[in-house]
Amino acid sequence: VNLALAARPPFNLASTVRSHGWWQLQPFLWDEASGLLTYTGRLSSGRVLEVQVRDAPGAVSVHSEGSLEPEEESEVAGLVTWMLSLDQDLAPFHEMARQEPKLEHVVEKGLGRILRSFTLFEDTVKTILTTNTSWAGTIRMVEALVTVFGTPSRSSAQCRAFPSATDLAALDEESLRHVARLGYRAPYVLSLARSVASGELDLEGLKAAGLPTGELRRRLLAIKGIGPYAAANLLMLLDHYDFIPVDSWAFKVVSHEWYGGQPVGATEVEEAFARWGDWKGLAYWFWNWSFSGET
DNA sequence: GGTAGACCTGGACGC
DNA sequence: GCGTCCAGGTCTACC
Repeated sequence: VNLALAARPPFNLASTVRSHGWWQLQPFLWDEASGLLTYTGRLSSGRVLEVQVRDAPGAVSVHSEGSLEPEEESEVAGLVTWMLSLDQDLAPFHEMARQEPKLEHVVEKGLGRILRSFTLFEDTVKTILTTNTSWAGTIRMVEALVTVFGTPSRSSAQCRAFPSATDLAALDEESLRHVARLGYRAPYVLSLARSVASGELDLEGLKAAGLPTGELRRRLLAIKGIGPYAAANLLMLLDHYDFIPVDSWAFKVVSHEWYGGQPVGATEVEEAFARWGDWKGLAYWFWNWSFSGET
């Protein structure tokens, strides 16, 4: 099946995909040279399919092998729209960014969208797997989850969807700890999967709940393994930008940008972007740092 | 309300 | 090879 989905301009697939590290995590596959994004995801029917997305004028084109029922087709459209924030209005952010030399490239390249998975469950697990580890560690853990416990698509056995909450809920802690090598994060992921699978926690419902940031943050922080950094990261994925995902890298760059390399804390990071108000997170995320973060 | 120490893994380093 | 140390957020227990 082939679909054309309208994207609110300015939209650029490469900019959206490369907005953060998610494109390096399975089941995303990004081919920079050809500008092709491949993602393997699951529909509500349980059917797993591989979607291929390319830039098209004012839109993206979506291709998937085989035919789809009309309701499946509209589900795919909705999920890809969510994944790429196709309908997001970036005008207010770009308006502010235009006044700031350190954000000039944001307007030029049409930045501001942040790549997300089909489900908030997948993004929440991935976020837990970014905490207290190296990026290589995150890639390894996600790869293990998808390869060992993911569901293969019908068209290609190599393409697997990220395991669903139900898939993970059925596992034991030992498998997650020692097979997927999640270490001490295993019980966090397991308890999250179980509360989502049982219906006790309606994670997907948060996408469109229209809750104020404070309430959303309170609910995210209630999840074991989600602290201030992870909650802010997920809030960004939910289009709430009034918290900064402060990690050790944030301390480094803010320290070099404004404090001459002197150690800084979370307060200084928040203060540095306070003037951006509701767009704080995006201003931080896309800031053109003079310090690369390398030592 | 703030904080020390534990948690787990892989990579860097010294022997 | 092999052992030791370290980086990376969050939780729990304790002030």
